Amino acid sequence: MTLAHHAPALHAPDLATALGALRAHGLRISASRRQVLAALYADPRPQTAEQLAAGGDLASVYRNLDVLEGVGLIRHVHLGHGPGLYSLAGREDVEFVTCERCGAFEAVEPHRLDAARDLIERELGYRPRFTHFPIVGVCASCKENHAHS
Amino acid sequence: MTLAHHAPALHAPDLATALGALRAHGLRISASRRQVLAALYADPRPQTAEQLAAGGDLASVYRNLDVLEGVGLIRHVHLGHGPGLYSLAGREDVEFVTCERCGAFEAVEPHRLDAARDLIERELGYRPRFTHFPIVGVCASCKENHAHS
DNA sequence: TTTTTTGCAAAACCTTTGCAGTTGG
DNA sequence: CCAACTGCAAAGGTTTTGCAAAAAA
Repeated sequence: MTLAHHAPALHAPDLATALGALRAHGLRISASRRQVLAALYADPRPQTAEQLAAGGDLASVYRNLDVLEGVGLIRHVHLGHGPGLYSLAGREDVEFVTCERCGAFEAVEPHRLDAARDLIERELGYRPRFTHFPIVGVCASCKENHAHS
Repeated sequence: MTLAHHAPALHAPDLATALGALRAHGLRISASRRQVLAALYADPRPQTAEQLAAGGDLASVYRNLDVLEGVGLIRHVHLGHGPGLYSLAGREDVEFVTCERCGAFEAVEPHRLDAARDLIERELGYRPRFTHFPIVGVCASCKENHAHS
């Protein structure tokens, strides 16, 4: 059981380009696909399948999220025990950090983690990407709000 | 929705000590609890609730995993899309790294990540622990076996 | 027209909950 | 004895699948 289908990211700057990419892959442009992509372009925050469905059929949405992820246009992250969250693939894939106390999360530009990435790769032999599972830690405000547990 | 109940780890070196800790917390020692703890002491690898149930009732096992985690005797990690994996709480909680290509995973002694932890804390303000979600990356053998995706 | 995609319904999978009965202390 | 715990059965939340009908190209 590996983690991601791991298609290389395919960054499309706008909806029209994304739809073009779909066609280029021999895929069709259905209402459900257009809706999901439109919702993703309309709001950059990671969204659940249910949010992206916007009332439409969830099964189709899950199938399409799978297709879009296979093409590389989108990806998903698990920030906690809830449903997965989907977002557009960027030119460079954004990474995530979340607080184990309060649940807050932030997107992080990859370059900010490059030094840590190198350190970890040297120590463990694994080159890490915090795109599918976030870095989990204690945020600054939770650290001060109560010093322990 | 936060991540862990986050009881401080309560390291018990052997089964008898763990059972004593339960009693000390006013909790009873039932067959299900004894079975779960025995299985955890018998095999250090993170195990699913189903494995720990060993044919017994799963609902009781999940309830007991919750209790044991609340006391701090055990904890769980999510290595991928499958069920959570439970293991004994160590004196220092082991962290995890997993390969996004082949699914392999390894336990990592926390001190090996301290330098990276400090770097990340300085950069992001979050002090990370890779105990609940692993570090996800590409392992050495997958890196060489085929150079890209 | 033909192949892809959909919508619905149902199932699969992991986990939680309600409740009457059992049991540990 | 009696509160804590169990086993069963049922439900909850997320994701997947089967299939006949609809629609994209």
